[in-house]
Amino acid sequence: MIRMTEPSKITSVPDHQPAAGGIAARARASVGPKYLTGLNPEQREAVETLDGPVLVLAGAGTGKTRVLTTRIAHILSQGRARPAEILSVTFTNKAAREMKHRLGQMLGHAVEGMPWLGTFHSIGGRILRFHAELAQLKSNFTVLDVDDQVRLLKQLLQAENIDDKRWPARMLAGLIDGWKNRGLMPSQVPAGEAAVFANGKGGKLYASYQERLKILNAADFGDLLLENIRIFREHPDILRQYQQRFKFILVDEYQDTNVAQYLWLRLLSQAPSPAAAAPGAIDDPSSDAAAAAQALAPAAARPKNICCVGDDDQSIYGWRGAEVDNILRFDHDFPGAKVIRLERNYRSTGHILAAASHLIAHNEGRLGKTLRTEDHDGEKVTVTGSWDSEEEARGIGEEIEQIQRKGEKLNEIAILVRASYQMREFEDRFVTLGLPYRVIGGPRFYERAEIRDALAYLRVINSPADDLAFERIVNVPKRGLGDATVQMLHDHARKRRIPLFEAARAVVETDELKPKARGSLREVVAQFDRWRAQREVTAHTDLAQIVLDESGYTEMWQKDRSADAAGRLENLKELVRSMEEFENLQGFLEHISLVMDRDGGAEDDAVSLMTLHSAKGLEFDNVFLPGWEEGLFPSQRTLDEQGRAGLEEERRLGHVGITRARRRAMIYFATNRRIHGTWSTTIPSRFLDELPAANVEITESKGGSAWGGTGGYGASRFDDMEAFGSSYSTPGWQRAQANRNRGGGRSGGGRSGGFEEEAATFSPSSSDPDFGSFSSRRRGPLTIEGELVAKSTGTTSEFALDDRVFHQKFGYGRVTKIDGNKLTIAFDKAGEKKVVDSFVQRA
DNA sequence: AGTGTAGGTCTTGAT
DNA sequence: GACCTACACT
Repeated sequence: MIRMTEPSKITSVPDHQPAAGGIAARARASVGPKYLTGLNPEQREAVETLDGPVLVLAGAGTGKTRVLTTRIAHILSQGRARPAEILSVTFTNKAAREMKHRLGQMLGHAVEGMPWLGTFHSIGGRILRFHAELAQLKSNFTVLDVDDQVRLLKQLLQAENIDDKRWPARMLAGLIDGWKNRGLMPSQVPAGEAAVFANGKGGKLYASYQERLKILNAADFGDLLLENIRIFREHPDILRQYQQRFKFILVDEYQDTNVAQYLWLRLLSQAPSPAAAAPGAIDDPSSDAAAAAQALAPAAARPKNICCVGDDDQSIYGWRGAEVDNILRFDHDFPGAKVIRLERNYRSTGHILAAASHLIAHNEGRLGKTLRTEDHDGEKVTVTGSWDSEEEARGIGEEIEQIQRKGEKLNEIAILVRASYQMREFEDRFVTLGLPYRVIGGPRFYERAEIRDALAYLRVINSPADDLAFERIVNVPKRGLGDATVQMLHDHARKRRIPLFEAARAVVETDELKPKARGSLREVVAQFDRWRAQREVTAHTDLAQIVLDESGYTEMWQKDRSADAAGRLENLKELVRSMEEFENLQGFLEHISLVMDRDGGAEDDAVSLMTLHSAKGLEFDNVFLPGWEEGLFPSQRTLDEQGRAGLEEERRLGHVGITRARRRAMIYFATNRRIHGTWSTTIPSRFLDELPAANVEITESKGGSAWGGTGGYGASRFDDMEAFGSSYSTPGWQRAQANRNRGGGRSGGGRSGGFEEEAATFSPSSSDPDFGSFSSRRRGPLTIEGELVAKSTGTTSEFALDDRVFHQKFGYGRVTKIDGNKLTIAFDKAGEKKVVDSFVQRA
């Protein structure tokens, strides 16, 4: 037990958070332990409420991580638990690392003793290794990534004679992943769902996939939790052991948990009861989260000290299984839960916060928080229209240069896009400008071919049954062991029910192979035998180097004259170097399969370019938000697939984007954008209309002179700006705002929010045909539950072949092809173009 | 076995 | 328009 008799061991971390909370709080703080200094009253409550379930609703920039880490420090210093008795889970390795780091600053070395601080998967994996045999695995099982998964499924599909074209392995992988996310074993998948794949074979394929995994001594990501849940259910004694061990549970980003993670937490968070009421109460999770919750709900066990931190307004991962419901339902699941709201924002200025809050207020399914700041209003959020995406990139580039001239750091500038294909235009622009930039979240280190190859070698050494790894490298570098040979090994292996590697060992003793192939295969087998023997006596880093050299793998890239070969060799070196941190090969492989680190480490001053998703948790002084157009943001596909829920998630994404900014948030939209190669005209995002006029400034792009050079488009752009600007001053818009503020946006009589009214006021006043279509596209059968959900595809075109048409930009032309609402038109002057039908009119 | 080309796709992406 | 995959060709 660590009773902190020496307060000096826990030092408060200097924080840029301004001292808040008034005199009373400060007076109290000065009495309490040092690490509590500087916490505001809500934060302090979240830290000090140790007993019973606690939900901390932590809005953006309210000091969430600080609360979590301080809470751990508090538990330790109060002597309530030892480091090894605290279970602390995060989603990403990055978040786990951050917590370890912050804790290290507070506690010194005590962090070393926190073996249960990590991601859901790393902790699940750790537990599974202890009980591997209960899942028909060995403790050295391999963790498969998505690629391995897909290849394995492909094999199963082939074996079942299922057309891989009609029923792609990727799709099945997605289904299985979805089931696992929802905590469903093969037998529990609802029949209707299992049937959607390959005419009813989906469920059976899932079952045989699971069987194959056991044979390969492998688990996929989903299994790391699912097998935990299974073991906990089937072995109450083991569950009890963990329940007793974990005196405190802390969960980060609770709004991102999926059903499986939820079940896992529920099991672990129940007070250990010798009567074992638990397993009975926690049987079948149904397919549906709410029902699953009910199965577990309040009933028997008294939940213990679990503290979940999250923000329903930042739930942006619904598409990969996250259940916002988990957080919305918390006090139902954990009766007597204390809910603490952190609403003091220490990051952004008043205008930025107001804009973000007003936007997110349009969502209905939320717990409701109001972010406040004591900061000054600062600059208004700007909204800037551009003619096309190129001009948008140019404008942002110039703005960045201006910021730079003011002496600000590029590190404090970020561009947050909705979709990664938007990035290229910015990269192009920055290269021409010579502006240093970095892309966050590009291709992952571990996904690179050379890294996967190298790991495959190590995996085969570590686990000879790892057929997927063996198959990957058996002919890399080229050894003359092609498909035919591999197919033969497969047959052999299947017949005798042995791994491919053993099949290879047997086959080289026969004369079934041509002498050449037989020779190389024998060499491969001999090499692996040798490496495995060396493993006992050689440091794992040296072994890795030896393997890469002796296998000819390094040489393969040295001989390669392509541009990226040097980089790949560099990556391999980096891989070997990174192994040093681990005790042995097993530990390294475990880590690498769960981790996706890739930080090049270059900490130069550069602009950051990333997606909105990967920006969560980050903050910058200046944030650019380009591409706020219908179809792109909110994304048409999300709307089509998820309807209202999708729209709300997109809106949360916008909220996340704006709240990344400390001092300046700059939103952009373009009138024309290239989508899948063809230019299309777009309309401004509805989210722009949802921003509060008082905190937003409509601007012409800075450095107006730059437009001059482009020539030709000046007039129409000006029209656009006028039209757009007017949307903030029309009576319709203002009335719409008033409506929203009063009644949450849904006024009776089938009118949908303020949109239609706005559009109606809008279009007659505009002579621009684009805006005429703007209103017409926003009318009609576009509403779900009385609210607008955009729709742009699927409508049959009202045009016919050979129709004579007029387009604002391209002039007169003739329709040559019709594809839904997309027309191919041979223009008299501009040549053949594809355009959306709503942007042309009959001539 | 390795290369060339046609066809399909084209959010977001942790573990 | 670009990239990846799968098949066909040599």
